[in-house]
Amino acid sequence: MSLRYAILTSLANQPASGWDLARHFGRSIGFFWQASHQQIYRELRRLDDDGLVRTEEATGQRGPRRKVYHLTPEGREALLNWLQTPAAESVVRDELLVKVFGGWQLEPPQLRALLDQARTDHTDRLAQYRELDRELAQSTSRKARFARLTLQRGIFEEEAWLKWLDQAKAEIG
Amino acid sequence: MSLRYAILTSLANQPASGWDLARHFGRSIGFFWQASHQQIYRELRRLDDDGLVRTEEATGQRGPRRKVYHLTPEGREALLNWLQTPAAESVVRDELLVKVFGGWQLEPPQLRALLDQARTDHTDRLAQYRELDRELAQSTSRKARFARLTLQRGIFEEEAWLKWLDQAKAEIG
DNA sequence: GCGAACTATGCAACTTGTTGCATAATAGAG
DNA sequence: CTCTATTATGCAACAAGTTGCATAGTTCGC
Repeated sequence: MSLRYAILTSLANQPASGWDLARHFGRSIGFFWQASHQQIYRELRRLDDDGLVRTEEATGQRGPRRKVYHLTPEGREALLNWLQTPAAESVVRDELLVKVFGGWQLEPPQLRALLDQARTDHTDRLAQYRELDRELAQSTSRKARFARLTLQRGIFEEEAWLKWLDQAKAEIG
Repeated sequence: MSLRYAILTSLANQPASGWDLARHFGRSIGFFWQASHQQIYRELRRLDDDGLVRTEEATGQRGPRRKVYHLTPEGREALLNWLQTPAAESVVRDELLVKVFGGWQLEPPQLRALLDQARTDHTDRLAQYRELDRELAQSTSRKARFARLTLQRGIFEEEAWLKWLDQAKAEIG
């Protein structure tokens, strides 16, 4: 059910179309709750059915017609209720670690290739987080402070990955 | 498709029944690839259909009949092929971070409750990882070395969480 | 011998997430 | 004027994951 609330959270920040949300899920909120545009459009329809959002045809834009969604009072209330309930422990599903767990069956060069690839991925992500953090640092709004707090978590996460990858590489020689 | 290979990885360590695997997915390999017993039984049937595992009725045990699965040569080959392909970047879906992202709508005490809950969860997990690491430290086998390497990742992960949670709590006052 | 706890396997229904494709309006390059 | 890229919404089919329940043998205490 969390996709529903991730969307409501994003719409509480500002009203948006499905397209906008899909882009948003590729950048900010999407760093810790990923969703494809198909998932988003489907969920938006359900949210509309349930009366938690309403839509208006956007006027005076270029490009095809777009539907801009915004929270209804019921939507805002549902979001606030959800925000106050304890968060479920996150489910980890990490392919690399399964491979390392089975790594006793591989030769060192094959292992190194796995770790090097991961190192590139995590270095890129870290750079992306830091870049976005610099942008957000411009703003002093309350919203931006909380966005930066979640970004900081992403930064710690990637730093921890790099630390482990270096140790793992040292250990397998 | 990774559940399939997580199961094969576990069976490469040692043959096991669905029940054994379900327990295993609650402890070691399950720390980074979670699966319920229903998922496991369903996937085992498919693996059998595809000829990657075979089963024998276990003899001379207590409890109801159990089917013990082991890799076929095809299964071992499929696993080795998979191990050598680059790992997909893991998908993050973390409820707590969505809530913190929307945290500008909450009062400090509500935020603190969220973070405190998470702190308890992560402290517990860290203790669990460390405990299991001490157990594994007894063994010097190649398999155990790789298992410990993945555990080390879990330990770094939880340490990073605690570091962030402390910083976040300090920041929201 | 009875009931509770534990071991063990599995079905059915549902929700969530993925993949591939279809459609259409507009802007800009050539 | 046509072709391509971009914006924008959506369907259909499928795969993966969750929830709730059913079944049954074994062990152990009473």
